Amino acid sequence: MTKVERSSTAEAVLGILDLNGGMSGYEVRKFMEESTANFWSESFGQIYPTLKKLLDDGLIKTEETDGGGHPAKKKYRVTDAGAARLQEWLTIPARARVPRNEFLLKLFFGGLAQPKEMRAQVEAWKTVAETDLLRDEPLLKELQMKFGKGPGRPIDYPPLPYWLMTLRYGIAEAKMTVKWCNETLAELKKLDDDYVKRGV
Amino acid sequence: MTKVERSSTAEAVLGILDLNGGMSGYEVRKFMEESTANFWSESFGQIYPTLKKLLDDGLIKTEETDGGGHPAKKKYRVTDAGAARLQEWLTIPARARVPRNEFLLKLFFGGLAQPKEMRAQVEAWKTVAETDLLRDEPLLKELQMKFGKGPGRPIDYPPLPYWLMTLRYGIAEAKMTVKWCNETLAELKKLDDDYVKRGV
DNA sequence: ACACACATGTAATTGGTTACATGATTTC
DNA sequence: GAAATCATGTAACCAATTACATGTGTGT
Repeated sequence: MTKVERSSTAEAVLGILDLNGGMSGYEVRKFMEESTANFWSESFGQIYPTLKKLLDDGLIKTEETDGGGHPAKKKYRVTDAGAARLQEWLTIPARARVPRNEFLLKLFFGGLAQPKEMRAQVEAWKTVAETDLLRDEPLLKELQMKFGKGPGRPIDYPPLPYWLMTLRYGIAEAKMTVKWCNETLAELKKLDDDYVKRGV
Repeated sequence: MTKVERSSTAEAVLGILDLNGGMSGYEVRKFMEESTANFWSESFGQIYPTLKKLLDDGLIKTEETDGGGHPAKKKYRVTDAGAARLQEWLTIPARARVPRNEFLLKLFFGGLAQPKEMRAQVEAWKTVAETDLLRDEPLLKELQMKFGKGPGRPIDYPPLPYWLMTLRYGIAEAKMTVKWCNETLAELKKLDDDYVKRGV
């Protein structure tokens, strides 16, 4: 009867557009990959239809292209109605959906495989977290430098404090994951030893 | 051209059935809610069609119902082919998909709202993590007691070590979240003070 | 008598990725 | 002149939730 279960794709696009003034669909995606990749991403197959819908609903408007350049590059900007919609959405409590984690599912069934298989899975997972850290920790420092309260503070980008919060979340998560992986690998080693002992 | 992107619903059901012998669709779901709820869950709308497909593919077989009792209660058990399929799947490295986190998305756009709105969001998020801890920490202790190496070790449930690993992951994640929420709330408070000061 | 947990299944709808289709500009 | 990146869009397909439909057993 009632709709329920709406996704937040429209708001994600609207928000990026609001933060960064006039952007094309391509640029929205690129910005997401550089900033929200740890917790939100959209494919072009979602972005372009979403832009069309936002336009139809009057939440964004087109801007003139810069004439020369790439084919049919369209730029969008949020309208007052769009900004209002966004602000309203920000006050609604976020829904907590359990994300599916295929790695943890495999580990849960680990007793059905040989311990060394699971060690390989955990090692791979650890590598992913370490790679994230290698990208996010330098990024945090870079952004903090731009923002820094110190004397040479070059630019003032208001959304930055919030960007940093989400970035710190990603870093804390990755660190926690690496730590847990190490503990889990030690335990798997023990199980493996027991397994071999029993096997022989 | 190629299929790609398969989901792991079939393997999740197959794995639960393998761990716990004969189970009905309803029991599979119940077990998931008690054990994998932090990282995997399936709706009945997925489970029943999946069981049918696994049966068609010869990966599970039906067991006799216990006659009396509930209407048409069917029990399933994995076949040798099913166990082989599951073991093969366990050796394939888990795909790392970025889960969407609506809460972090809202926080990322926090500069577009009033600081106190975002504080409410973070408080709510913290409560979710605390609730998880309240459920998972006692569960961990309970399971460890059953498993315990000590003298009175009551039962030997082989998959338990792996269950504990995933449970410890959930606990570590929730603790990390609570800690991050506290730090973030402190920073939002500062931003809020600045906001009020500038506003007046 | 009513509610709640048990129990199975299908249909409608929504959400999302990947593949396809096309073409310009820049860089090596 | 080849490859990578920029750029927009549609179609096919897959995955998943929610709502619907139906009925039994148990506890209060």
